[in-house]
Amino acid sequence: MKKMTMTIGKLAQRAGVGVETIRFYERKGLIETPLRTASGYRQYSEAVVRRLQFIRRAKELGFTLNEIMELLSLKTSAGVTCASVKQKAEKKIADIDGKLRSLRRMKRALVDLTQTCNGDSSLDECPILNAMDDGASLE
Amino acid sequence: MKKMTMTIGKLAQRAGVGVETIRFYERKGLIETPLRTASGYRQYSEAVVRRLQFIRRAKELGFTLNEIMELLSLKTSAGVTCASVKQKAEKKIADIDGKLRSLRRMKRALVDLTQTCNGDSSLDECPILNAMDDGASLE
DNA sequence: GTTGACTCTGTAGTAGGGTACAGCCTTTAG
DNA sequence: CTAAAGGCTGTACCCTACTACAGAGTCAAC
Repeated sequence: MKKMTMTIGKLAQRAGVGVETIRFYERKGLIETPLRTASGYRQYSEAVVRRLQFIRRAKELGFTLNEIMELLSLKTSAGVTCASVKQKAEKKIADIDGKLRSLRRMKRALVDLTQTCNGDSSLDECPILNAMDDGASLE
Repeated sequence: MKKMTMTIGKLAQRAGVGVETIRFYERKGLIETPLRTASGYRQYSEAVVRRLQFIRRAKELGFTLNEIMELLSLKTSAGVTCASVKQKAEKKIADIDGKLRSLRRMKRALVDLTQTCNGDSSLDECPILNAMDDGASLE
């Protein structure tokens, strides 16, 4: 029966997020509205620490808050299998692949430009600026 | 002496951007404030078409509008060499490398998770949700 | 000379993910 | 008992890069 509760400040500290962030997540529906003390202070259990850590890790994996909300709602829906979670993760992998492709394309173009630039030219002859002035589009 | 001018709509069409975007760029200082007709219409020269295309290409290379503003101000600063442009491009390449590393890390973690998931488990045993619940941080 | 397409200014909204007060109330330490 | 630290609500603001009006004036075609 050690059902200890903590205030929002302690929760913030335990979960490694800011106090305002917790209230923001509550408004967004990412964490349930907590019980209050007689004076109106929010009371949190250990479970909320874990939920905030879940949110943090999912963010590190590249999920947006909306996507995290979907993952959380899956957890509490009856009759949903692990497959729907896997499907979301796979979609996320595809998103990441898209971003990777785009960044690699940018990098290749920039590397090409810096390699043709000796750094000594006057600005008029700067191959980087000239390429952006009239070079072909990346598309 | 064929110094033709065009209205903002024509410029938008020529440069492949929206009319509102041009006014937005003007407020931001990315393009100079244009001359006006007697009735207050903005008048643009060909040079502005090229400047807008420069902005578009620099955006494709991953520069933000603030960074583009710096590039443009370099162009008009006296005594600045091509080296400072090259330096900015190299910094941008380093930024991109950072993003690539982070995305690859995310992807690796997600791929690992989806591979340990058969898709048939009940949600309680879902390896993806469990990993986010109590798995190690990505850091 | 009227219609319709443009243009003008200024303000507000979008998404995403928070952060920062102001002005008040409660709790805790000394 | 008092003062500091922490909590409450509500609203406004940050960034990025636009986009979308409203309401008014202007230009070109027929």
